[in-house]
Amino acid sequence: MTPDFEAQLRAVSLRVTRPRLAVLSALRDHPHVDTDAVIDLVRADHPTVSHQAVYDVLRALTDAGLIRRIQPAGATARYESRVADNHHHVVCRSCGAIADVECAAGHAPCLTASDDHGFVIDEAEVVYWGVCPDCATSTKPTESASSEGTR
Amino acid sequence: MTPDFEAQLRAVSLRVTRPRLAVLSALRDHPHVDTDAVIDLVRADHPTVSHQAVYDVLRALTDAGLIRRIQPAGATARYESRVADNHHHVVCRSCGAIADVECAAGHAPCLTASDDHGFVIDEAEVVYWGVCPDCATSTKPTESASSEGTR
DNA sequence: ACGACAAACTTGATTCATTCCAGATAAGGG
DNA sequence: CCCTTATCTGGAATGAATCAAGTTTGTCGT
Repeated sequence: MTPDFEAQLRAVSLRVTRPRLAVLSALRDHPHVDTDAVIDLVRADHPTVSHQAVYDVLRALTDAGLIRRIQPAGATARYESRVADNHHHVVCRSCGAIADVECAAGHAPCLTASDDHGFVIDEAEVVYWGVCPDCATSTKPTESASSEGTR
Repeated sequence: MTPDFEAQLRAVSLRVTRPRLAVLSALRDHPHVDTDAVIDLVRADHPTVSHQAVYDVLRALTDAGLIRRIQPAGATARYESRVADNHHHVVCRSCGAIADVECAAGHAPCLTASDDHGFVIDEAEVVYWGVCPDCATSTKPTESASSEGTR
């Protein structure tokens, strides 16, 4: 599948520019990257792109709904291009790694608050906190010599 | 209920100091405040307390489990003293106001991921996004004809 | 009660993600 | 092809949070 980034941009009335195509391409190949990583990825192909351009592009694409911004507590902002469904994320407490988790309900908000305090709720964001497989094995190698793979 | 802050601190092997008692007191009276607000509240009683002391105290109390740190995407860190239950929050997209929402299940994690990718999950954090009653009325001209600016 | 030691605090500088600004460039409708 | 203006470049500024060095103070042992 080769996404037509140009068509995506035109569909939301955004001009088709090299930085924007590069950002979309970077996010397609690298889900859950932070702004700094996006800058590096973009500059691999277009070394002259400024950091401000990447910040502007990420904001424009987020506002347009082409990408999604995720920001786990205590971490810098990350972006992903999966926006069609409203899925959730697992975040590793140790290394910050992020993985996708399917949402039970296919539509937002997937949960209903018991008492909404009069708020008009349009989205329920779920973040699962835990330890990723890599960190689990590397931090506890002493006692779990036998049971390495619990997966 | 009058919490015995001194006993709480001793219970987790933390020294009883004025800045810590002041922070606990401030959080009891003002839920969901950010660090800056805590500094102001503490200095109302103890003007000489440094901002660094407040940062240190907030971290120490958070690590000890006496308070909880919450950080909605795009906002600064906020703290609350309600830690016994694992409840969730509604956040206003417009003004950032936060309200508590009871959790259906009384224990963490209250949700189970459909596919945990091998992660060892210990908590499911839920953030409901929406618009608070105040912002809803001020942006919709249906009912806010004249004076409203109460916040 | 007293002294010692380490935890905790004060002061001040520093980091780092993000935003602001002014001027240059280029996308795309006419 | 030209004009308008959205977008990009380069550089400075903001602000939450952290780091570092030195001083104070809570708590324990005698």
